[in-house]
Amino acid sequence: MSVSEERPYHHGRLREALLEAAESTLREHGQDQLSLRKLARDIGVSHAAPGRHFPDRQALLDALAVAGFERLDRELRKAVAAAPADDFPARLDAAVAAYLHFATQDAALLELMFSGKHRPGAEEVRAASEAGFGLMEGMIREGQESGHLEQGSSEQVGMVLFATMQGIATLVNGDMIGRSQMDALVERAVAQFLRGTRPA
Amino acid sequence: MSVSEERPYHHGRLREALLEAAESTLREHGQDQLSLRKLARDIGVSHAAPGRHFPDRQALLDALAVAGFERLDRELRKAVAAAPADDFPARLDAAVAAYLHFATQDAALLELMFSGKHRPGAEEVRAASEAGFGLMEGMIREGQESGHLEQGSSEQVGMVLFATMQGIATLVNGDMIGRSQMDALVERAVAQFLRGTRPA
DNA sequence: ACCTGAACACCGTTCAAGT
DNA sequence: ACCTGAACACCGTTCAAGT
Repeated sequence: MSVSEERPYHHGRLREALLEAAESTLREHGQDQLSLRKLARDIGVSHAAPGRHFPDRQALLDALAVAGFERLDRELRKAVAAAPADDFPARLDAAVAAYLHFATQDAALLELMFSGKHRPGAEEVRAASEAGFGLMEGMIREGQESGHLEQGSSEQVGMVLFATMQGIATLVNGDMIGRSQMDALVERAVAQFLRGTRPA
Repeated sequence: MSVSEERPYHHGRLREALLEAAESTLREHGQDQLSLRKLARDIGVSHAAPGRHFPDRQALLDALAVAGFERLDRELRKAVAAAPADDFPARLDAAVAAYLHFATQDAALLELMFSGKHRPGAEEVRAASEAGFGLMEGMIREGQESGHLEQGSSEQVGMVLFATMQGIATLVNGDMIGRSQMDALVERAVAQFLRGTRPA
């Protein structure tokens, strides 16, 4: 799948190329090091070319955040689907492990997704985030029906669970706890949500 | 306390002035809008003057993070000290409320404190953060002794509690939940930590 | 429809020189 | 000891003009 001999005037898939390059720059060097001019240079277009596809730098960052939420959603669904359908604790563990894997794999992306400093009309980002919350809420309802979780608003319980995992990821990403401590915290936190199905 | 007529060659307290100006710029306009050159302009020194006090931009951001941890520590201690000494749930509520007040008051500062993208030798930031964790752990031990909290590693329980609050703050700062929802989540989360002392 | 090249108004950082 | 002014190598963004 090699590119044509002399790069043509039109790139053809510049938008996708920008997103791919930006994603790996973000992961490897962080948001501060991500420059539209450098991306353009690496891809081989003029520095003004990105402007055709993203009105400004934040628009590209927003697009990365949206892509992040979509990938997170895919990974969560995949993990839960792979767990036994009749073992709620195992399903919860799978979801939690998948979330923490995602969240601690790419600290800069996680920050982009949740920091909330998006473009004024960033309804797309908010919308993309809701898919994941929906999945979480569905799982909570499942656990409530099987008697593994306390009753009450499944949305609230899901949010508290999510917040706990997000907070643990923040501690890891901020180098305040190590990965081994993370596992212990996650286990303790999940046990707190499950009622009487495990030793404290 | 007016400044002398014609600004003198030496500012006198430039380091402090930079930190003060940076703190309010951060709060009002965010990290991206914080520029050393603009701070220097506002204060009335040359654009190279900040370099004397902070080797680079990140050094100033690190100093802001350290100041943030110190203020957080003060506010937590003050809130806990004001709560009745013999009412653990009330003391826990006070600490939690104080933390969330701090964390949702200045989203940009919170991100600076916990994002962990500090200068390579940023031992100062890590050290400053430990004071708050120490206070949290002490409170947990208190609650375990009075029978309000589950037994086990007080450090771990404290970390999980802290992570939960941090996560809720992230949801608020990222505009994913509103302030009224926040209160409900906090109440539910705290109730989960307290054993049998409140209705679920 | 998509991209270029020049231009504008910014940055952070360095360093000789000034007080 | 502390600050200035010029210089360097970058940015993001805009816009006429090119293909």
